[in-house]
Amino acid sequence: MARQSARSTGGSAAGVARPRSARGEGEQLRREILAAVNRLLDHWGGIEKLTMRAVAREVGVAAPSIYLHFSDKAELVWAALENKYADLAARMNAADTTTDGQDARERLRAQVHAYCRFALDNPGHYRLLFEVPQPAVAEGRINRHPSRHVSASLRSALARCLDEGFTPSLPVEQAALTLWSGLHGNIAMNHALPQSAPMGDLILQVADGLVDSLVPDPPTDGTTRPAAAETAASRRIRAILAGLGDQDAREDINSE
Amino acid sequence: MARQSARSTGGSAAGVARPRSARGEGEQLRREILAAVNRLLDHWGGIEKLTMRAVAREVGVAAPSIYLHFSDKAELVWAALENKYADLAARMNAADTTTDGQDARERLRAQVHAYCRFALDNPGHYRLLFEVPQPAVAEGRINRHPSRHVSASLRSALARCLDEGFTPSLPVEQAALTLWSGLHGNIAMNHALPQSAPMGDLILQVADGLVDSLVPDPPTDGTTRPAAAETAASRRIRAILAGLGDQDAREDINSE
DNA sequence: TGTACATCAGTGAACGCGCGTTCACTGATGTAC
DNA sequence: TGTACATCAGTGAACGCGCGTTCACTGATGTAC
Repeated sequence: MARQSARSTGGSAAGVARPRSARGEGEQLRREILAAVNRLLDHWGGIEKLTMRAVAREVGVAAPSIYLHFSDKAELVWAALENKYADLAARMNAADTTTDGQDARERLRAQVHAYCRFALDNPGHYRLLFEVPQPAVAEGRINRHPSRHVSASLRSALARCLDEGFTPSLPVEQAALTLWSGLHGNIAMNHALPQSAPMGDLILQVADGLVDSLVPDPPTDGTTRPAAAETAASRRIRAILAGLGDQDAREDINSE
Repeated sequence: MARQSARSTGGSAAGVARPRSARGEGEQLRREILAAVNRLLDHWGGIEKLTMRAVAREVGVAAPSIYLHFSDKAELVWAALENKYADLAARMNAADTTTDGQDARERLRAQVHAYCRFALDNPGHYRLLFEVPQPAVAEGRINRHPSRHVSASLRSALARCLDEGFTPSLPVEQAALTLWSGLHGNIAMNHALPQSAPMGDLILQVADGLVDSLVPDPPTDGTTRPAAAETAASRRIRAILAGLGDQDAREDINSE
């Protein structure tokens, strides 16, 4: 008994056996691997279990097979996240288009809801995107991080409120950052704090309240409140928001 | 060459040698271990490096020596956090007492600043407290989690605003949760998002803006706005805030 | 005063585990002659 | 039509690492007789 080979790296040990793809169908495995990653991230605690071996097990394949399609773990995770990035951007965009013609604050609210729903629907991905420092993000892929979409989107929706006669209680950029981080905090706390009952759709109601605070009803007497004055803080925030995603973000902001 | 003993668990391998405590001074090591944990958590990324071996290295002692004073890792981490819990509560309490006699909104602001400063001063501890699920928290120590202090403190400061004629834009409980999660989101994003320049004290300014939005200036014409109406959401939030920390939290809330 | 013994504060080596990744391989399927 | 060969899709076993934790030990210091 020289060396025990108890647990093998091998394929269908705990998972279900998977038939080998036909010739020329090699890409099929790639899709299955990505699907497996998404499945593992469907639960909030999935991040801690997101290992190459677990992914392989979920697919029903040996761990080294993953390396036929992804050069390392970072590339795999990044590939899986990119789809979700697109999903988030698409949801916020759809919220904007389908509310065309409505009140600017309602349109802002629709974007906010889209953001929150995305977080609720994809807890694992959300955590990975916004709560765990991703090495891949630091390695020059910053300008594809979804944060730039979010900040640009909220910012322009708030600017529209200003255009339509609402008077946000803060300068637009500051309101955008405050709103975004408020949503994020709401979602993150719901994840992290010990509590018996999950908040569920209460998240949406809290988000609504935040929108109402940042974009209050106009006075009923027909007068208009002055717009919130620009401050040193709001200028710094504008720079930060523009800086998220470098030139890309700047373009996003300018093109809307 | 049967088995290489390259890296040992042993004491002063990479760290500085530490003289053995004198007889009867065994508790000295316990204090040094806790100090080492605090030192490791002084940096934001410290959580990932918080291992029993790293702590031992930091102290200058062999890893098994930790078990002379702590039964396992969870107990060690919990012991280190408890001091910080007390620190946070003390800071918020001090902010409240030293602003006695001031405007209710200023007193709220002081609490908010205390919270933010704590997070900025103790990034590793803050992350561990509020961003990483702690097994120890789940194991019946919930009622010592600092969240109950925070929610109770913000809630009563907001209630005082209402008493003094300010009209928060949301029901008090909802405003407290919105404020707290807003602060948390602000801090968490500052940690997680890729950005060249750290926000630093901008966090305090954003927090101020949030306070101003939730507790706006009274109308200048002397009239008073009606208080925000209670809603289903605010009732649910009150239940959640009271539930954080079980009976303890309820007492905290009642006693103020 | 000397010595056997108990206690204290710690250590070195190892256990078993899971991780990302590498490497030489296998066995089915197609293709060229 | 048969067969040597190339390609493809994947695998089993192992590497080296770091982790939390256990266990038998060591060596200095005090204490009882």
